Amino acid sequence: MVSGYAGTMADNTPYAPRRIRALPSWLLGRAAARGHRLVADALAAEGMRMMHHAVLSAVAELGPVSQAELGRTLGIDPKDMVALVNDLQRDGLVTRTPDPGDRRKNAVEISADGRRRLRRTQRLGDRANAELTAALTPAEREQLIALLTRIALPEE
Amino acid sequence: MVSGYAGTMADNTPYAPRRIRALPSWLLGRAAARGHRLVADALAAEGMRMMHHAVLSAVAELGPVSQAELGRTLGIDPKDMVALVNDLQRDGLVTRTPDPGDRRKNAVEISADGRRRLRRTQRLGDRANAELTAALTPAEREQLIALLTRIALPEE
DNA sequence: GGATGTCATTGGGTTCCCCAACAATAACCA
DNA sequence: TGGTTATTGTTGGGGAACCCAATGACATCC
Repeated sequence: MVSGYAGTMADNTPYAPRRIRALPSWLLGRAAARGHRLVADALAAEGMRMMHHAVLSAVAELGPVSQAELGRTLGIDPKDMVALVNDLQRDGLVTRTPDPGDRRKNAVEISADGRRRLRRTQRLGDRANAELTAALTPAEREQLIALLTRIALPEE
Repeated sequence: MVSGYAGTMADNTPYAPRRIRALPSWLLGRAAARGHRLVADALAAEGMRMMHHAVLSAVAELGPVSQAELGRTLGIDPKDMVALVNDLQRDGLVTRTPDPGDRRKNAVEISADGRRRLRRTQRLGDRANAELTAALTPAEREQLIALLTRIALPEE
């Protein structure tokens, strides 16, 4: 260890950029990245991505629903929604039929296979979230959820 | 409103996918996205992105530091770090000189212009974070920071 | 002094995000 | 009624953050 500057003393510096790490936006980004990694890795076992699972879950809850409505409730871009529903339809997890009442819309509905798949991906997602919040007590986890809910809404 | 399915009843449905929205990973993603949007929009006034500000702030705190060390403390990929330091150097905010003690390393150091820029971007970042957590009391904000800190760490 | 590791850099790749356009269709309203 | 306005699904282009692998120059370890 010849050089005199801090960069070579990685191991004993407590934790470097305090200013940045104290910002909620930074911490949120880091925590979200870890959560995404955990969930994505878990869902990869079923060949799905996080957004696939989110859409499938939303379709199950909303019943027959248009893609635009899905995009609105999940905050997904219409462009990406097309690809996601394409994937789910190709795998037989949802059906995409023309809405008889509004010929612009697709009525996206979950299939029997979709329900079976959803049960598994929900288990995987829940387990990943348990790991994500493993350092927290159940009460703290609820606290976190409550706080996040209040700052997550974009507007409205 | 002719169609009978839920997709056309966007306005009165309370809030759709409860199952998804209750997951910490989902809430974290949404909250992080909003935080990123707020900070990014604020920093755009100075022609900088969030990662530029993070690196600049870290360089200011760590003194002359190698890119690898910066990447480690901030969780930034070496590939992206090259581009970020390129940008900061091009704008005269940091200097990149060969480390005399270790010729593999670049000693990245903040410049006078960098310090001036950092003061402004810190103000902008703090203001964006205040807006992000505007719905929270100061105590709740501290609570959130504490909880996030405990789940944000990847491993180690 | 030879194996092993690190540093900066280049390259390739994915996911998610955002904006703009389009034709078809629906809703609005004068 | 008819003409404007809005919405829907789709295609297109592009950016930002992430991840993995490889390279040559250089340090470190044994």
